Amino acid sequence: MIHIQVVDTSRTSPHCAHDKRVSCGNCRLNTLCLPLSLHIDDIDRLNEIVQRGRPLQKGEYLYRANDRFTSLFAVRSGAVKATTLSDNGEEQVTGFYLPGEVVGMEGLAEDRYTNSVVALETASICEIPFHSVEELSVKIPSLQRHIFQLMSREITQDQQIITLLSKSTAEQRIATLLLSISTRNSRRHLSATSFSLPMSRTDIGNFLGLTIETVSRVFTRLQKQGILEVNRKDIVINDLDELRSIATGTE
Amino acid sequence: MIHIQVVDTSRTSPHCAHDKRVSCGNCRLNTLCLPLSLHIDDIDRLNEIVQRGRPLQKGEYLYRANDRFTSLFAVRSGAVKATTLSDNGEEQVTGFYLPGEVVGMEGLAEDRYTNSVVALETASICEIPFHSVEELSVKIPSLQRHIFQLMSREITQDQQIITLLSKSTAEQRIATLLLSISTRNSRRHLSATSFSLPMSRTDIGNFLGLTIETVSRVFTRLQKQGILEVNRKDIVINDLDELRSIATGTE
DNA sequence: CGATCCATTGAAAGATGTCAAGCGTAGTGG
DNA sequence: CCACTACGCTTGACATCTTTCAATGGATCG
Repeated sequence: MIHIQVVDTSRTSPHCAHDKRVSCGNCRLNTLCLPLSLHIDDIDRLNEIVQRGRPLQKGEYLYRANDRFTSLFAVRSGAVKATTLSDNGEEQVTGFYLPGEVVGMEGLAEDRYTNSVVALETASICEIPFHSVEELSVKIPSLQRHIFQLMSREITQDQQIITLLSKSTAEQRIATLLLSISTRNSRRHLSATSFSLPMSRTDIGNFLGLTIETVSRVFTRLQKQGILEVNRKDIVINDLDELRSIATGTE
Repeated sequence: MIHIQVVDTSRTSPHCAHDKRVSCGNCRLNTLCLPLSLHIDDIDRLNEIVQRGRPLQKGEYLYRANDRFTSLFAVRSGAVKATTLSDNGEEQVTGFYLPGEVVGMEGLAEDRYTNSVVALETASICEIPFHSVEELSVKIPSLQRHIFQLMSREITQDQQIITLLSKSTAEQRIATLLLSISTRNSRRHLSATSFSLPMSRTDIGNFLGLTIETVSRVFTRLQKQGILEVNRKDIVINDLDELRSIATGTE
């Protein structure tokens, strides 16, 4: 949906995607944040409402549960995880967010965030104040629709996770997560078969409703079958098709 | 968020909540559909865009997965369930919707519904075409915010379900579901401790990621502990506090 | 080099699933 | 009106998967 850039006026060369001065208009990720195309002037207007992005170090919080809701955040580089507290006070990872993806939408309902979002590695973030989105949405109907769609997509994704947790074995869950990361990488024109996991085994287990021991054992098993190569956080998928059939349970 | 009434001009007495001619303005459920209050004229405008509601019989579909997205639907009476297909083709119940609650928001993302929604018992539904919502949202900023909040609420609820499925035992899941229904009933000024479940054991198990045998055993166990009385679909909660501590795992 | 954190591995226990049988209620047809 | 059937629900015995507990290995950092 909205992709907001960190704008640093102290630098030059505005057309390099890595440059902090890059605008939403020439950001490499804008097809992800803005799945439907806006007019050039609308993108410029978006640019204007973007607040200064702040690079987060690993472990730093973007926001915490119960903080007042102010903004949506687009991940520009790095990765973050969202967590919420369960009834008994345990932490539950509700999602991992990679470059081009947007967090914070859960905060609207009660005007406070229900999740905490923390950097899994150094991450630069584009922040867009929601009141600006609301104002701009009234002027740009297609932007309003983008926001609706962005939230709707979050709903469908959460429902897919519900299905995953409700129906699947440990192997299916992990295969599905790996495929999800693989797909999201290839959308960003990165390798679909070779990548580094930004999250720990603990995070994976927490997210997938498994213990870290089970996560570890599944990785080992998939490696012994020759489907994966696992070296700490580095993953190489040797047999994408086989991983898919494990994920769907079609064996 | 939006509560839309079935309008039947052939009848009279517009102020009775059971009457089909009742308007959004005097519907008993409007504090649920419209969590924030709109101005009187805005509510009238809402009324105008509402399309004729259709009463569904048990087993009838409101819409099916892959149908083109057109509308949001508010449940006025009865109950429906939403289901989606998992990767391997199995059905997954993603939610139960009671009077005052809204379904269909997941359809926006891809302009097609990803869920199917079917009546669990005779249900009357208020339908609001989404293009009308979009147009009206531009004129009524608070309506735009209502829709955003409604979708955000669906996100937080789905994330709570994720937490439930990821972390909880069979007893916790069922206790939580019962408490959820209890709470939603009391919001509608119905009994929080004595009600009839609209869904089958199969649906409960499917939703909670359990087999029907496990669901049945948990009901039996809770009954033997004196916390519940279970008679097919009829539930009486004898010890709400104890049920709460089971749900949270605080025992 | 030692301490610490994260990950892996093994053995045993526990929870839920599977398979199978039986029960009750509701609906159907004689 | 009764018997029969079908369906949903319950219950038991056993199998399976994941967790729990415990120990070890390896990498990173001071």
